[in-house]
Amino acid sequence: MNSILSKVSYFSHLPQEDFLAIQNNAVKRSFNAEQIVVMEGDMSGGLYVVESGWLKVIKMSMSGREQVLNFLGPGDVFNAIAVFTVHPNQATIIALEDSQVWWIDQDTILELIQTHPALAKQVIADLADRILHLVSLVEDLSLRSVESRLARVLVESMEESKVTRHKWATQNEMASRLGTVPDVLNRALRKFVEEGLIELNRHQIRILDMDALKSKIE
Amino acid sequence: MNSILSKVSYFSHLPQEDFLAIQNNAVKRSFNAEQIVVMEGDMSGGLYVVESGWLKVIKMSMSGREQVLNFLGPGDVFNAIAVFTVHPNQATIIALEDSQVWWIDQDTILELIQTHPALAKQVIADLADRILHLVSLVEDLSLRSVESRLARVLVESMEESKVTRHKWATQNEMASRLGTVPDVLNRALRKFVEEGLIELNRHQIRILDMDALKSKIE
DNA sequence: TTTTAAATCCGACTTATGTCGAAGATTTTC
DNA sequence: GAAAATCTTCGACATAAGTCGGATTTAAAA
Repeated sequence: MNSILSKVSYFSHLPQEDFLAIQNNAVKRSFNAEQIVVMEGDMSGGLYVVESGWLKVIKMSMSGREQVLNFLGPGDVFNAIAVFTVHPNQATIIALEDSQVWWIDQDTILELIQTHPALAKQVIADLADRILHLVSLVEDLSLRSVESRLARVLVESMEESKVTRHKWATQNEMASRLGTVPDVLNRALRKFVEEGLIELNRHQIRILDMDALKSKIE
Repeated sequence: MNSILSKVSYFSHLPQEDFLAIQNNAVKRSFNAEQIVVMEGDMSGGLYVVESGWLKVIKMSMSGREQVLNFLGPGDVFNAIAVFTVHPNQATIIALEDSQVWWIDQDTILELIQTHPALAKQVIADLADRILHLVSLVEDLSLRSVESRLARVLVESMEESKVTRHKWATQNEMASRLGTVPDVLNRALRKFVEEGLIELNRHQIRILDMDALKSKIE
């Protein structure tokens, strides 16, 4: 079996036999685009690892508006909260495109953690990273304007002076990652285009003036 | 030595000798009100435990506005991020009143984690709780109005139909916990008073109509 | 107590963000 | 390739939130 499991940092430090124990307990599940993988409020345990595809972790308001907490791609681990706390799931996870994930039994994980400090350390590192990400999300939402948030995300997700857009990366999805609404995001994008900072199409956003863009981050 | 250290969940599952190792390595430090304990950006390691007093964890914007991420009181642990990741501190921690904290050497902690799964489990549980807290903060900031956030905080921190205010709990501090500005918070408080939902003074907020208050949470 | 400082409150004004209806544009489906 | 669906864009408008100057009240210091 030549899956992504062996490459995930969570398991990369385990002795061969323990890794096999996980691999044997891991079940592959498939989800179609739009399908709900985990529902806020339910107690479904077990750890998930993304094999292929993309998913989003979201919070939904009464009025139907949503806030993306995270996007999950190949190799990413999720549902750790439900595994390591007694609380029910705090967020909903939805497939953005057809995706395959590994599901690993809760007891298997908890047992291995007891016996493998290296695994525990990985879990700790993963949770710490997640905290870092959430802190900067809070910072964005509370202390920065939409324009500033957009500039920051563009700068941070840029590679070779462009941001590649997945087919699911519509302005709708981008807006709910930034904590705003499509119309407002569009205005900000359009403004950057007019100012000559970026070039925009359905497949990518090309950064034309990096310095000016950085200066938009408050 | 009869400190709060022994009561902290982090250490409550350690064998006597290991707890003593921690206690011997722990250094007590005192801070005056307003003093900076940890500065965003620096790499100071080591784990802290609050012995007495209160502190706040904050993010600060360029324009000087601040967002409280958390308040820390006796028994609370902080600086875990700096200990368990390679990243510099992501937030600033300031004493709200004269406070005493224990400081435990980074190496001591990391060593014990390797050898004591119970401690690792506590750390994981603690980080998970912090994630939960941050997620609900994001939810608040992104999806709820100031009025709704205020209602939620009042309902959640209420005991025996009242919220007790520490001497440092000014409307200024409350505002930056809610991610707004004193004037706006004051308007919301005043509105609740007028509507007969609460009674407000410097030392406490008394809840007069719990149901109506809950219905303000969007 | 008197004095000073801090916290709270108030009304008027500005602005960023959100809302709505609808027209184009692009992509997907048949 | 035509039709349908989705995504993007636009202008006009509504509103929650932020800003500002200053008046009161309350707490702290002298």
